[in-house]
Amino acid sequence: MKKTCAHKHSEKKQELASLTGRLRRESRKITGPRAAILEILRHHPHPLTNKEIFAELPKGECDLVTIYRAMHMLEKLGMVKRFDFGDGKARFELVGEGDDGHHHHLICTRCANVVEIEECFPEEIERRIARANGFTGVTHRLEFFGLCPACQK
Amino acid sequence: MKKTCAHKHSEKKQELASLTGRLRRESRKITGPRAAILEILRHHPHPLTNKEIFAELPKGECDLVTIYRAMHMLEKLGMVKRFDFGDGKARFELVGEGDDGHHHHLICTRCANVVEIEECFPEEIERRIARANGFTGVTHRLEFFGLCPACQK
DNA sequence: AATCAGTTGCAAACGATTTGCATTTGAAAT
DNA sequence: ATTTCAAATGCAAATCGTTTGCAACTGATT
Repeated sequence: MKKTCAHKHSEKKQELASLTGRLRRESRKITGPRAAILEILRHHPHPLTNKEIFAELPKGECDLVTIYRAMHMLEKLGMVKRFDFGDGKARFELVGEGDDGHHHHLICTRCANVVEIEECFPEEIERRIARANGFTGVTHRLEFFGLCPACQK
Repeated sequence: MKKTCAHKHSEKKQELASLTGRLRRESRKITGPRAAILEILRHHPHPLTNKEIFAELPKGECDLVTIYRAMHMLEKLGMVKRFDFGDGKARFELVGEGDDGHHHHLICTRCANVVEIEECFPEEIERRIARANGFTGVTHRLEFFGLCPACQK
């Protein structure tokens, strides 16, 4: 869990004040549940499912439904990014201001261990694909799967 | 085994006999529902959801549940490949013998139009990612999204 | 034609997510 | 500090895709 990298994912711990400020600017209320949720996201380096967030919350702090609604709102405001690891559960990660949060993961298919990946699909190939098919505004969803070191024995 | 056409996705219409042969070899029964399902997949160039297959089937030909079970079985036999467009529904495409079916799609976010893509994530980058993190057996899930020509106006 | 594992239909169960609605609550206005 | 009201929450119930239990059925081999 120790990360000593100087990459863009290392400065993920945004100030809580910055987060609530973003909410306020959009005339969203800073409620107990929301503060608690942001606090949890702030301290997690990898995408979390709604249930995982719920589990981290002090019991009774808020309803699961409230988390679903909060994540929708945060996603619409661009404060969290939704990821799909293909297991039927949405996962969310906090996104820095100005950042669009676009990046990928390497997931262990045995233990679900997650690694954030710097690499991305080559832009010029994506452009070629878009042009070749007449599409505009093309992006991609990309995740890697494999066996992590600990699960290989 | 070699194809006359250079476009790999164009020779998707496998002989029904070849398909039933694969089933027989695995001591699976060729039933009415299965033949009908294969027949539908055979004539579709893009991944279909279970419901879409169900809808194409003559009414009462078979139960939705039977399709779910058939797709599981076909997937285990490697006869179909499962795709995930991120909308919470599994999609399946027939896979040619010997092929692993690995490829990607470009999907219109407005009309859901689908285009099969030849390009793939560069192998050497994937290898680098695997090595850098000590993972083995690394693959990826990759889909592109954008606005198709017809939806841009 | 008999046999039996593999299949199917139907109902019910499930897990993730969404929605309706009455109640509560931030935070702006007074 | 009190009022005020749109925004937010909790709880129950609904949806949606998918899975499972089980009794009845059927294709393929004997």
